[in-house]
Order: sequence, then structure tokens, then C-alpha cells
Amino acid sequence: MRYPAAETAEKHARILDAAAALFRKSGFSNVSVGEIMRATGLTHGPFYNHFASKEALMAQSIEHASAKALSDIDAATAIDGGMEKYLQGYLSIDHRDSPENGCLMAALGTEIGREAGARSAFTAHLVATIERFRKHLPWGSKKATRAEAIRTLASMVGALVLARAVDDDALSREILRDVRDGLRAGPRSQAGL
Amino acid sequence: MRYPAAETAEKHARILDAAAALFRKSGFSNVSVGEIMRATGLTHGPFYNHFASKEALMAQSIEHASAKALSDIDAATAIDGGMEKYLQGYLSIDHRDSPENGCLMAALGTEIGREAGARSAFTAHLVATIERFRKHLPWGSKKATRAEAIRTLASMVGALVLARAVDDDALSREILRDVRDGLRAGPRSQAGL
DNA sequence: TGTACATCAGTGAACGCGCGTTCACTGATGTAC
DNA sequence: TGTACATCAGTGAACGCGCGTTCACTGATGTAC
Repeated sequence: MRYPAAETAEKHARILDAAAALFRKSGFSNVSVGEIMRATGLTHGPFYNHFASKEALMAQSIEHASAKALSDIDAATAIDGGMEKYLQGYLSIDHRDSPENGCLMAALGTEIGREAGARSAFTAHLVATIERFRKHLPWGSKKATRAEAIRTLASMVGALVLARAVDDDALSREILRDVRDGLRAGPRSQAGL
Repeated sequence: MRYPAAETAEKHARILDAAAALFRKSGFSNVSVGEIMRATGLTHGPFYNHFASKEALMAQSIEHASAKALSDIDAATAIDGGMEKYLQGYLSIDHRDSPENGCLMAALGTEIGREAGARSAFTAHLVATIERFRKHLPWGSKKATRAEAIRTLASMVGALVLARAVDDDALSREILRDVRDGLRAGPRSQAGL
């Protein structure tokens, strides 16, 4: 039967929401089209009214999650000291335990390189994230270089990936805490080796 | 037909080699038991003479790759300045482009948390790796704390994951270079913020 | 040392299952008059 | 405003396919005598 036009756009958005959450929680290959559609309260058939294929949905769900993630950073950095809070929140137990609402890179990082469509959407997300980090890293504008933004991001993503992969809660918390402390200490000294 | 006893053990090892390489290259769910067996030159049937299930193979292939990876670190650190070379090699284009022979954590990081058997094998690997890093980080024994080892590892894994996920070769090389430069600079200063 | 036979890793057809995707059908909505 | 009908998102059965796993069978190896 025919449905009100307004509902169609809203269902499209609901499919994207469900896909973005389920993909981050379980990985691309462990989530079926049927599972995503069930999560929106529909049967699997109309999926192809909304998306050309599962692969197309992967790419679009990354764009969808990226827009949300970037606006979260923008909201955080709009207030004073917001970036510091953002960094600490990123390396929190809560974030570790809710991949479905969390960082794309930490949740799907190792799988994205294998999906052509996902890769380019992801690249755009990373470029935008680096730029925001560069502008807003809390240790002052003079030292806040693009290289430092990249190093900070790599630490954060690596820490979350390891903290989630590990079986041992004490070790997992230790990883998050150590990297949090390292960020609080500011950029790497240039007087090392 | 019956086969020489010596061949059986050798085939078991070949299955583990093939699995460890294919899993790192394509991810657990994108590699089938048949594909692994074909890579060893056998048909899929005898797989179950060697392993109880695909899931059991995942866990054992992690142990197998871990043993190899740890002995590589040991070999590197046996010579002077070896650890520095190891760190630079980790963040090289070659390593980025050969996940099948490379770091477990960077290749399967986001998938391991979802596989119970793989998780505990991975945890043992991470514990052993952290300990080796702690002992051998190149900026001198006084500053080489466990926390610094963890921070270094998180940076390296994050950098490789991002460098592989990205579509843009220049950005990918920039990520590797920036994190390499950051490691060369030594541990984070405590005089930051 | 030579012969008879039990062993068991490998073969390849077969299993049930869930996947991504397609399609004939339904029927309230939106539109033409 | 009221009626007739074309539209099209949703339904759910069906498709071919590859997956993990099983199993009756094969036949050279290793062993008992």
C-alpha cells in the first residue's frame, strides 16, 4: 500500500541510524540487511527502495555517523575547556562499552580498508576530524600543529581499539588511563632521544 | 588413504600459517574454511581432523601469529638500536601494505573483541608485547615505564589502522610519518598543559 | 625379512542454514476531474 | 467537495549462492606376526 510521503524520509533516516549503530557494534559482515530492517520495525523487502545495495548502505552509514560525530566535536569545542572534556570522554569506560554510539574509526577501523565505498567516506571523515583537532587541541594555538593533531588522534583510536579487544578489565582500564594521562601532559617533547 | 605421520604435523602448521595470513589480510568473517584449506593445497574436508571449528582456528591462529611477532621483537632488540629500527619498520609503507605478515593488533583489532576465543589469546599477546616494549623502548631505562610502553603501542596501532583505512596515499603517509616523528622525539613531556 | 591387515588423513558429495537480492502482490495515499 | 483511479512503499515468499560442518569412502602407511 501507499504510505504518507513524510514517513518515507523518516524511515530512510531510521534505516541509517540503525545501520550506523549495528555496524559499529558488530562489524559490517556480522550484520545482515534483515537485522537492520528488523531494527527499524520493517521487513527486509523495502530495503531496496531506499538503498542500492548493502555496500551502498555501508558508505552512507559512515557519512551519517560522521556528520553526527563532527557536530558533537563542534558542540564540545564551543565552550571553554570543552576539547579537554571531549578527549577524556573519548577515553572513558562508557565510550569503550558503547561502540554503537561511539567513534567510527575505533569501531570499524580495520574493516573499512576492505570496503571500497566505505573507504572514501571514511577518508572525508578523518580529514574533517584532523582539522577540528588541529584547531582545538587544548595546549594552546602555538604548538597545535596538524602533526600533533594526527598523533593525538592515532593514540586515541589505538587506545580504544586495544581497550576493547582485551579480555582483562584491569588492563583495559590501564590502557585508557595511561593514554588519557599522556594527552593531559600535552604534546611530545622535542628533547627526547 | 593413510599419510606419513611427519606430514600431518607439517600440514597442521601450514593451515595455521595460511589462516594467520588470510585472517590478517581479509578479516575473520571474510575468509572461509575452504579458502584457508585451498591455500594449503588440500580440500576442505580434513580441516576438522586438525581443528574443532573455525572459531578454534581463529584463537590458535592468533597464538601462532603472536609467537612469531614476539620472536621478531626479541630478534630486533638483541642488537643495539634494534628497537628504534623496529619502531620505524612498524610505521613503514611496507608494513602498511602487507597486513598478512604484519601486526595482529592493527590487522584484526576491531574484530577481536567480538570473538570470545580470539580475545583471550589476544590479551596474552598484548601483555607480552607491552612487557617487551617496557624493557626496550629506546629512550633509556629511567623513563621507560609501563605507561609509556602502552602509550607508544597505542600510537603505533592507531596510526597503522588509520593509514590503512584511508583512501588517500598522501594522507596515509603523513599519518605514518607524523607518528614516527613523534616516537623519535621520545616520551611526552610532563610540562604540558 | 615378508605377508596380512588395521589405521586414519585426505576426498568430495551432501547437509541445513542464512545471506543478499528480487518480485508479484497489496491497498491507503495523493491526484485528476 | 466528491468520486475514480494511478501511484508506489511495504509485504513476504522465493531465488541462487556460499557458508560451516558431516560423513561414507579410499588406499598408502605402519604394525603384528
